[in-house]
Amino acid sequence: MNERTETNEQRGQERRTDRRVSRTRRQLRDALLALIIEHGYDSVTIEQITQRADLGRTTFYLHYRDKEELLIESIDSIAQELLVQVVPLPKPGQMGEDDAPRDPAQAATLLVFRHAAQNSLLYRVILRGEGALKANTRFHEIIQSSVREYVEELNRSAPDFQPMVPLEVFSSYFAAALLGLVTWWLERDMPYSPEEMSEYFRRMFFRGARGALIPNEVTP
Amino acid sequence: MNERTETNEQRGQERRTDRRVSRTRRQLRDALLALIIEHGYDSVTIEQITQRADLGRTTFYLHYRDKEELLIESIDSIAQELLVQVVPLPKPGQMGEDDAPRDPAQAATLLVFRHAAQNSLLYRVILRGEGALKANTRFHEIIQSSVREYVEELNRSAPDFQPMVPLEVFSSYFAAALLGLVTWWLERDMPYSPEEMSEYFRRMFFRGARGALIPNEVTP
DNA sequence: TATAATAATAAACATCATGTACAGAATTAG
DNA sequence: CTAATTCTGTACATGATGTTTATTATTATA
Repeated sequence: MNERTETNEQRGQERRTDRRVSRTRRQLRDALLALIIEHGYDSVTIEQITQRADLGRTTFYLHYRDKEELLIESIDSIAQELLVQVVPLPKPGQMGEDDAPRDPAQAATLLVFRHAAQNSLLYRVILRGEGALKANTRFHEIIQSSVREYVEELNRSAPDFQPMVPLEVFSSYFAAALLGLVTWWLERDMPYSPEEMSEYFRRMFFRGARGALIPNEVTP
Repeated sequence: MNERTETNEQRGQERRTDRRVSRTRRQLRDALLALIIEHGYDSVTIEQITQRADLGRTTFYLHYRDKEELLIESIDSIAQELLVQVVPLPKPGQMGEDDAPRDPAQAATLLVFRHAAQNSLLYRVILRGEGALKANTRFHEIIQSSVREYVEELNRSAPDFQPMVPLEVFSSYFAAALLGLVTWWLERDMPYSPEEMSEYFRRMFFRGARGALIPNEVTP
């Protein structure tokens, strides 16, 4: 039959081969992120974006329906940047049994704090700024699903073990706690190093409030 | 110059005695909250607000500079409603030593889940919706400062005790974890009761990840 | 209750960002 | 090379914002 539908039928996917398109979209993303840092998300106007990107205003609407659609794509590009660092981490090991610093979960939180520090200006505006809706949700989802996979991996190695908290609740709690702590930390101009923050997080999350507040608890 | 558009609130101290003023402001608040539930925050227009409140559009600007100023006041009125329930709770007792269900901290989180359930429609839109910026920040502040006072009270009864995590970090962590869990819970249409959620939160927060996932941990 | 002060109102107005339409210029892919 | 596409500028309609002004309505209080 038609084995040569390649040229026209795959346009939906291959449309972005056109250099102009990918270049334009990248310019728009960069312009938006830069403007968000400078003026915050809400006050940024489409004209400013296209002006910064050195493009005509009409061109914007050839690619995105509105400012928010561009924001989502931009956030995803940042989140993806973080995710590719986290994913290659080693598999579970044995979380819960011990909280050794080599725990991959611990390493992952450190990566999060570091990535936030590297992009602190953007993170700040994005996490508590006007675009917070999309950014928080997106990051939350990413972190949550990572934790979910992580714990499910744990479950496979101990099949008949029954968590005392629903997995969804657990992973959502983790994501919210971590993201919230990152946000607070950035707003205070990062008063501690990523390593310290990661360590504090470990104490609170893995050992709980008792472990975090009381120094001399008897470790079982 | 334009720092204070001088709405007529900062003049005398008791200038709000005029019935017309308090009535108008209350009408505007109610209208906004209702419209937020119906259409979300962003799309609500000043004209809709005043129309719903049965007021002239110009009247709005006699009281608030813009939609956001009204939003903040409205959120505060909700947060205040929650706070007055939390404050009269008994003093510390001994948190950390035991996690008995009568712990006032535990009781407070239960109140939060209950209040969220009672105002679930509003909470949903406000916490993850477009107005999330202000709402989250405000609630976060309130919860955080409550925890802070609580722990400082603890400190007074054991003066030479040195927490292993800075108090600010600890209280911020608590606020973020609780708020995040509430948000997740509302978005999922409250799949568990407030009592269950409060209990899950207790396990994760007080006992930590090990206590939350592993059932048979040896309790010291 | 009378009256001065204050608040609410409608109408008109200027401003600004948005989103769309269109026709021509520029660039790209094949 | 050339046909397809992408980009561009201009123009226009729309809708919300925030202000101004003159007038009416309500309130506090003496």
